[in-house]
Amino acid sequence: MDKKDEILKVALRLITESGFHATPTSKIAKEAGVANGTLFHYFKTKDDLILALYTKHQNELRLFIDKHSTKNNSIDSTFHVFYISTINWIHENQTAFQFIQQFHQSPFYQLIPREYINQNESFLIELLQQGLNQGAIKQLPIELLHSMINSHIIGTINYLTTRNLSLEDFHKTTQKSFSLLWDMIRK
Amino acid sequence: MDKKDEILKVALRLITESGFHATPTSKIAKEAGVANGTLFHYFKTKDDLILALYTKHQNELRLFIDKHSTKNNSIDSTFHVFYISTINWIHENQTAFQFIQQFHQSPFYQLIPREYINQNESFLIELLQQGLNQGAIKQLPIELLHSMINSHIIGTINYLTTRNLSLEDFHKTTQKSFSLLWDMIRK
DNA sequence: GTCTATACGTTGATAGAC
DNA sequence: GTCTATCAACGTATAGAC
Repeated sequence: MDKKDEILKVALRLITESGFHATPTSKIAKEAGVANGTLFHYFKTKDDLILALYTKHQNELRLFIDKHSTKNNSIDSTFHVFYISTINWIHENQTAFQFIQQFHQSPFYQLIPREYINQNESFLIELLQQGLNQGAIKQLPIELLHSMINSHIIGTINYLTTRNLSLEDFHKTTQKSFSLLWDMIRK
Repeated sequence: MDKKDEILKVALRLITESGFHATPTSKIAKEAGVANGTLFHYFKTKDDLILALYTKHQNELRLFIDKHSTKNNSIDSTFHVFYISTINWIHENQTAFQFIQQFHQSPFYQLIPREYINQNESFLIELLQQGLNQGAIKQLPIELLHSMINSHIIGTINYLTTRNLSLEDFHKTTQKSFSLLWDMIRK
């Protein structure tokens, strides 16, 4: 792995553990096995590093969802696949997801252009639009539904990650959780 | 208002805006209209200030819920009152709630004793236990239900606060959101 | 590209007068 | 209790050699 990736990898872990400002660049450089100056060769400022970290993992999540979700099936099946694959990615990338959440609650988030956010949300938004058109889900503002689904996923993840479930129980819980979601939004 | 409260009030605002570490004690003191040394007279360290801020508002929320929720009515009615009053408190105390969320995601949270957390969650946990006993809600692990309800509330708040709704629409949305929650957990 | 050395501002916290 | 003055430590970022 080259030095740039190593810096990003270490930064993700340390920042998620301690927060943006409590994580000095010196510590990141040290644990990544590079000199302090090297970090600033790859990232002009510390803020640049944080923004790069965000877009990197956000892109990975979006690509994963796009790759695993097809829109050819029925609405409820598409929803199901979307839900499961999102949970799976988050579970495999817990630190990255924690970082994304931290980032969303920080002032940095205001620096992200609206178009970029829209792009990341587009899959779910279009799916909801389709569901509304077909009368499969409750007639409510699409942003409300979107917000409820996002927080539902976060709640499920919070539950899953604070326990140490067997793989079987993990899948069972994920399925039950999806049922809850579907009971909530279906007409 | 005495100086201690003024410090807490300003700290809440500044820390919520910029985060724990990005908010210097000097700035808090300045905006609170006190000298730097005065802040450290009331709070031994900066961490002490942050912990005091957390327990203060967390206590206020708990007292508010205890005060407005009665357990004498039917389960669904008690749930409804709990939900509405929680949303109302959060809406009236958005900054405090944002701070609490920030705090929960920070390493500080590990410093909070488990008993204190249990105490704050006790109302909802007991309510869920009662609902399970009566067969009113789905037979699922109580922690899963608890987690789903918490995140549901956060999702609703996120939606409500990013829009500028009239008081009427605000209440309508809150009611609809509760219906969604109830559809999700009821048997 | 990578390193060492260092400049420079900022911050949390203390001491001591009033 | 409140203030002023001050310090030691730390953190970001740069300069320049290799």
